[in-house]
Order: sequence, then structure tokens, then C-alpha cells
Amino acid sequence: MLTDRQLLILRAIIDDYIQTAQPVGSRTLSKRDDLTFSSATIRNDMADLEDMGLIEKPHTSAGRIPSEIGYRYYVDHLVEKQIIDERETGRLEERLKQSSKESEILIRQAADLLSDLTNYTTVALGPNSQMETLARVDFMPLDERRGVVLIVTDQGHVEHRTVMFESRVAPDVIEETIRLLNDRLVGTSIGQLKVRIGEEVAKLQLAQRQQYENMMQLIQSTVGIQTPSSLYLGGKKKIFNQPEFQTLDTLRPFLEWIDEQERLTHWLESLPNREIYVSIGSENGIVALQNCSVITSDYTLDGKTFGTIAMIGPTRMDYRHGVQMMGQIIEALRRTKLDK
Amino acid sequence: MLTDRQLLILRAIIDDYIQTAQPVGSRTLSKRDDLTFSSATIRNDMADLEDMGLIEKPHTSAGRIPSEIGYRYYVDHLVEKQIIDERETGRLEERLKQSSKESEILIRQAADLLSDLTNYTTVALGPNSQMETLARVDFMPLDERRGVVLIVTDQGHVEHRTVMFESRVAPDVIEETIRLLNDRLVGTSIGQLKVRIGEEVAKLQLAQRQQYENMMQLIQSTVGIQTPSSLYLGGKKKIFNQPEFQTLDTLRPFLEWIDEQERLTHWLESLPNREIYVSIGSENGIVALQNCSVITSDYTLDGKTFGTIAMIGPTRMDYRHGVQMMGQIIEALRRTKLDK
DNA sequence: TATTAGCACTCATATTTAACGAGTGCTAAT
DNA sequence: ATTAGCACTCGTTAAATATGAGTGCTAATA
Repeated sequence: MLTDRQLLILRAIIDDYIQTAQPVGSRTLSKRDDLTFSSATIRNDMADLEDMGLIEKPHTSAGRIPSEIGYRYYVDHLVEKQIIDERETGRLEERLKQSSKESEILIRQAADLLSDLTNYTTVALGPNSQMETLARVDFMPLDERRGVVLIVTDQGHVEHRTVMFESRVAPDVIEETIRLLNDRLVGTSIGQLKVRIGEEVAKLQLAQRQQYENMMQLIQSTVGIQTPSSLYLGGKKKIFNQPEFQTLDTLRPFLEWIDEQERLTHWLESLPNREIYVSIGSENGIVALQNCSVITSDYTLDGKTFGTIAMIGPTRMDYRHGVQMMGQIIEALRRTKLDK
Repeated sequence: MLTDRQLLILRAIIDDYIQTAQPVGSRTLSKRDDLTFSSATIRNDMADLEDMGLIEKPHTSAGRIPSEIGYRYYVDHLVEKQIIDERETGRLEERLKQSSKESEILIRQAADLLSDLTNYTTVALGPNSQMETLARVDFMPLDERRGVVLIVTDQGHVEHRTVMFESRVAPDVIEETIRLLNDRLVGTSIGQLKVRIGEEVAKLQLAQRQQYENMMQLIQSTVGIQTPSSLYLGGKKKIFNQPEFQTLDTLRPFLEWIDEQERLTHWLESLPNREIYVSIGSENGIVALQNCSVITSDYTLDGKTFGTIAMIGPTRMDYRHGVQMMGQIIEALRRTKLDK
């Protein structure tokens, strides 16, 4: 167990290191107003903290830096649970409102805002349309051989796909196909749509099948194309300002990783958390993010579960401020009304 | 005017430097099979070439490197006009075909292909929908207060926008509005659509105006949102392998610049060229691309003018190969048929 | 018993110095 | 006109040295 003084020292080391990115020495600490002990005393406590694995030294004659365990302790015990600052949240909400009431734009704006607030790179993932369900299918002919299939989801999202027929299709066949699809498929999740259409085709009577099979398979094939969840990166440049990313060895893996949209999306979708969660250094298990910490949270927009937002910075990130800002942003998003 | 030998030497210097990224010395050159002169002779010619501004030395005791003027001379006089290699073009065409027949995906694929072929970063810009013209407007109600506006262009592209009414609108008013818009606006370029709708509203009779103004203004406001031309970056990572981008000073401006999608789009759209064009070093006028050269070309897909594709590498890029590959790709694209 | 002053020791970093060698420009010989 | 020869330049590398921040330990102090 840690003594009060050790706690004070640990906290001071981390706070200082977060600010300066430099190993912290005992003399520097003893000069702080909140540490009234001599450097020798502090050295003794530091040795203990090091034995406990909370801090470490890069080399003999350097000061100490927090270890991952140290950061973990700091985040779990020394970062107060988020207190929503009403004034600040209101201001954020205001800024979000200004931009637009379209969800896509709102999310981008939120990511940018969070990045500006913290100076870290952010990633925002929109709703995964695979999870939404079909509210309605419709068809609009363009010319003899082409038309647009419209898919409307329960969340009010609309997708369109142009389809082309092999040969001319009678209007009433089209009409009937659409009626059929609406009758039987409303409520199906978008992700399952393809499979379900296949099932419906199988169920058709022989007579019907000749008529509708072609058309339905056509729709099936276009519907099957996954619409990837919308992903937005905020403040990618911010990484260039971080002292730990001033060499190619550290910068390159990060940039290469962050640019892989697909992998990024999967990663965000795989995160199990609902509320704000902090992953420190190697905890996240991603080699390219070894020296990074991530604050993630699911967010809701207009009351509905919507997506995931993440903040990525060096392990030496300002956890207190980061958690605070993340809380403010998701609260502001929660309060924001969408029109639809 | 250059003597034959000087020409030979200039070419050798540039070829060598392009490959090694190291200043080329007279002794190295004299050992080449195609240069039979002594190093002293070569030195004399090098001095002349330097006087003419075609090559320069980083410092006294280094070899020579090409100057921008040298590269320009090389590109203009020493890079043979592209000869389409039928076999190779066929192979590229094949690979393009495989991926998809959708233009969006084809363009991505082309950018990736070109990047893999050359090991440089590529940018492909899709068609600018602002230039296409309206072929048809349609409307599909979703519920009492919402509906989807469909916009079809002459090129067969479809866009949709969800609109929301302040209050319930009678179906026949909607129908009539759409008829009106179709009657009067078909053929208008998408970019002008917003202005043109405004003009039409102004022309309405007082009686009509009450009915349609709201609806038309609603459509106007949603139509006004610019759909940016689709932009695709291929092989962004490639830059990390270039020796001239191994320091943050050079890498950072490049990456920051390339990540600004909007600026990039404008830049590509502003390029006046139709056929393959090479811009060397500072010629492009972009500070962040001081040390880069760019090979750009407009391309056609399925015979129609479509967009612009660019290849960005260090000034010391393999112009011959780059121009060659660019030629192959745009030829392959030209031959690729789209279904629509 | 807990704290602090004092001091020898460690080790990354910065500075200096010297050696190296690739490449040049010039001159004189071919 | 070409080439061999040679003194000279200057960036790069390596070794030698100095600097100083910070530590751990011991002994003195409250």
C-alpha cells in the first residue's frame, strides 16, 4: 500500500512528466510547492515506487518516468470521475448545433472539436448500418433497362443503388416484386438482407419464380455490397507536435496504422465498452499503438445509440483532461437533437 | 548547345542519380560501359554542364546532382514519347476489369495499380459532378413530412437527399413541383442548379408561388450542398521508402499537404492539362511539394472524359518509367468499358 | 525513527579533435 | 583534344574528453 507521501510523489511525477515529456528528478520535485520534503526523502520514496513497478528510469542518471502500471494506477485512483461542467458542455452543444443537424456532419464536427480541445488525434465511427433494419424498399425506373433501388432504414437512413436489367422488365412485375419485398422483409437487419432475399426466392412458387427470381436476385446482389460505417479522423496532424513522435521509427507505424480505414473501423467496432474507457500503452494490444493510449467511448446522438469515438495520444497523455473532454463531448452529443 | 558527349554524360548523371539518390562523381561515370572517356574528360564536361545550370554540386567534394533545369532538359529531350506496350496495357486492362465495372471502384483500382507499378503516391480524381447536367429529378415520399429527392445526371449518376417539410404537403403539389422542375431544369449543370431553381421561383405567378415556393426552396437548399468530386489516394505509404523523405522536415509538409483533401481536389481541378504533363520540383508552385515532381494526366473512362490522375514522387523520380506507366494506365482506362 | 545533508558514482549528451576519403580543379604531359 | 597526376576541399566518421543531471548510500540531525 502506498503512503500519502508516495501517492503525492507519484502524482507529481506523472503530472510533471505529462507536461514536460522529460524524466523527473528528485530535486525538481522537491522544489514544487506541494512537495515540502527534501530531495533525499523523495529519492527514497521514488526507490520504493520503482520497486512497486509504478515508475522506472530510462537509465541510471536520468529522473523517473511513469511505467504503464503507474499510469494505470493514476487513471484508476488519481483521475476523479468526470464532473460535467454545465457551462462548458452547453458551449460545446452550441458549437455542434451551429454546424448542421445532419448526423454525418455532426459527427465530424464532434471529432474535430474533441481533437482541438485536447490536441490529440480522434476517430469517430458513425452508426453501423448493418445493425439497422429495413423500413422500406422502393424502386424508381430511370429508363427501360435501369432503375434505382431505394432502401430506407428504421433510423431514417436512405441508401440507393442503380441496377441494370438484362432485358426489359414489365412495370407490374417490378411493382409486385417490390410489394413482395416490403411485405416480407421489413424489420430485417440490413446485414442479413442478402441472406433473407435468398430465402424468399427459395420460397417462391414455381410460377412466380420465373417472373420474380431475376429481379430479386438483381436487387440481392446490389444490396449485398456493404456500406462501410462512416469513419472520420480528426486532427491527424496533431501527432506531429508530440515529442515522442519526432522520429520516423515511432511516427511511421502510427501513421500507417491510422491510415488503414478498414482495420481502424474493425478495431473500433470490436471495442466492447459502453462508457468511457482508457487503454494504456501496450494494453490495447496493437503493435503500432504500443506507445499510445486511447480513450474510447460509445456515444449517443439524440438519445439513440450511435457509434464510437476515440482519442489517441502518446502514453504520456493528459488523462485527466482527456477523460474530462471526452465526457463533455459525449454529453453534448447526447443532448443534441437531430431533425429527421 | 550541348555536344554529344555532354548529352551522354548528363543523361548518365541523371539516370545514375535517380537510381542511387547519391551525387555522382566523375570516376563513377568513367567506369560505366557507355562512357569510354577518362574521369578528367568527364570532369571538364561536368564543369561545362554546371556552367549551363544543368547540374550542381551539393558541396565542393561531392559529385554532381541534376538541377531542376537539368531534369527539365532530361524530361523534354531525353525521355522518349510514350510507346504503348500492347501486352502490358492489355494486362493492366485485365486487372482493372477484374475488380469491378463501377467507376468509383475502377478509379481506386487504377490509382492503386499505378502506385504499385511506380512506387510513388498517386491521386485520382473522379468526375466533377458539378459539370454534369440534370437528366431528371424525382421524389419519393417516406412519410407525411419527409421524402427523398433523387437527382439523376446525364452521365447516369444518381444522388439522393432526404428533405423534411415544415408541415404536411399535398401529394399533388409535390407532383406538380417535380413536373415543373423537370420541365424547366433538365440540361442544367449540377453546379448551377441552385441558382437556376432560384430563378424559376422568381418567375412563378403569384398564385403558384404560394404553393410551390416552399417546396422548391427546400429542394434548392438540399441540392446546393456540393458533392465533392470523389478523390482517392493510392499508396500513401510509399513516401516512407523514399530516401529524401527520411526526415521530419521533408516528410511532415508532404503528409500534411496530401491529407488536405479539399485543397488537393482544387489543385487537381485547377490543372489545365489534357495529356500527360510533368511538373518538376518548384515548378508546381506548392511549397510543400518543393522537392517533389508530379506527373498528371486527364483520363477518360469508356471514352468519356472523366477526371484527373496524378503521380507524386521526389524530384529525383524515375520520369521515364513514370511517364511510361502513366501512359499505360490512362490507355487501359480509356479502353475499359463501363456498364451503365 | 524519520528526515536530510553530503558525496562518490553513473551514464547520456555535447564538444573537440583527428583521421579519412570521395571528389574536384588545375597543370602539364601525351 | 584528351588524359594522368596531384594538391586541395569538405562532409563524414570515430575516438577522446568534458559536462552535468540524477542517483544510491552513509552519516548526521531532529
